[in-house]
Amino acid sequence: MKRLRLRCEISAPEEEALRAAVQGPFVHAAEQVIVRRGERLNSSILLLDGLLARYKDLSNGQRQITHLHVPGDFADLHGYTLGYLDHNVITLTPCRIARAPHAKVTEITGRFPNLARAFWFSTNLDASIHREWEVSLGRRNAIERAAHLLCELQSRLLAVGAAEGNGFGLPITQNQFAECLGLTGVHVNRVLRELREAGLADFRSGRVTIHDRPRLESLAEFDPLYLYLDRPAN
Amino acid sequence: MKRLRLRCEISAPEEEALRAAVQGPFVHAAEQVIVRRGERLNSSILLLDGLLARYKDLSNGQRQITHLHVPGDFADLHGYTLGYLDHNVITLTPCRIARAPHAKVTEITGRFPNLARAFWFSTNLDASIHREWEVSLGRRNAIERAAHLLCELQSRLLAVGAAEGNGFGLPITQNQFAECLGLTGVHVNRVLRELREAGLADFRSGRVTIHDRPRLESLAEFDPLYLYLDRPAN
DNA sequence: CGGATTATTGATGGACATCAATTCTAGTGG
DNA sequence: CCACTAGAATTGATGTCCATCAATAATCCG
Repeated sequence: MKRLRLRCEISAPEEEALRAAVQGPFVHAAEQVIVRRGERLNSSILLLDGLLARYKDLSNGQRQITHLHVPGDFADLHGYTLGYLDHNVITLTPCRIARAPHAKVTEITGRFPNLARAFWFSTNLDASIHREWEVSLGRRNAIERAAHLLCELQSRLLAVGAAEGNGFGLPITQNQFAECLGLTGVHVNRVLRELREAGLADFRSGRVTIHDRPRLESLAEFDPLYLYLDRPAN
Repeated sequence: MKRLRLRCEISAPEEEALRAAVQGPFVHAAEQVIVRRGERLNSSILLLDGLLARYKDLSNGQRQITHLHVPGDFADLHGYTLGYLDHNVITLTPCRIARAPHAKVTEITGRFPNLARAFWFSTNLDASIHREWEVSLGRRNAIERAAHLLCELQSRLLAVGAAEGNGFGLPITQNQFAECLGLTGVHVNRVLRELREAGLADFRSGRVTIHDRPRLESLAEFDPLYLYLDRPAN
């Protein structure tokens, strides 16, 4: 909960209302589908700890992860207005979550318009990240995509206090990483080696170490504007 | 304005409030950047006629279009909570737009919570389309991407009454189409020829004709669920 | 009608996929 | 504590899809 506040300048009473509205925490093992495409939703998930992914499957067995969620994210708040999701949500690691029943969301956003704005902002931020991923998937080559995602994750994790020093935990497989990047695991492996050998970054056994952030950003053409870390209008 | 109502089940007084809130219409020529990345926003654009694109440029001159807007879309409503955009918005064709000052948005959403939900829904729908584009860009090959986008555009245009019969106007260049798909204009040209010769669809001189929608959908693995055309919870 | 943009087609090259081993690692049970 | 095993990572060889380069044809527009 602390993390949500950090991102969104919520007042004390607002935070209290939110805290009172959510249920949990609940824990889930890794690799559990916790929201299914098309299924009607009555509550939304606040990720407290761990990593979640939104993804879509194709008939040939390929998968595209469309978003990674870090602690503090409202993972499927968009389901509140959409009614159901167009994608699945899966735990990539063991996760601790809280649930906000939609009835409570209606209630507290009615009581605190500022909270409604913060929630809306949160879904708009997700969309902004989607757009940057579209740019990566459409126009960046493999090494640039990998570099860009590493930059993004470090920035987002630092913003919520879930990264320390020049590294962060990323306990996912290279295949899952590849599913974010629209690449194969094999090629991601080669590209990670390149990044390592160039002294830019090291992603190995569930942990990322950024050795040269400036050059990594430059390689990826990373510009954090799309993360709205300066706390926008509210 | 009629088109917004079609998508969102707004009541008569709500529609009236919205109509009273917006300024315009204004007209813009084609190829005009009408919202600039990073620039602080005081109003949001409702597209009445024409086509708008959200896009990002890369330093090597490449461009990725991240979203196409059709009439009835609120093109940069997300700027209301974000404060500024992470991308530019450009007119692809001559456009007629209305502008909703953010102060008015605040006012009418305060007065009509249902309208606030409808606005929030609208930005969440944009995000859903972003996700489907991520899937295309990450996992579909060139012909599938083209087929998918043609299916999407026909569905969206039909939904707002801007398509007739088995075709619709799409007065953009093959290069702009390619910028949506993460491809080059040259390759899009070849792929469009394939679609034409297979008797699936014809995109030629600013007009799309869908000859075999079922096979086009099947080729693209198009599933309209992500467009939320069934009018979701509100 | 002339100039520019757009579309079209061919030839070549490169980035990433695919296929296929092999090695490494972590978890399990004896 | 150590074989055993399954998944994950790594590396090599080959193939393919799309980019790039280049030229010509078509179309648009003042």
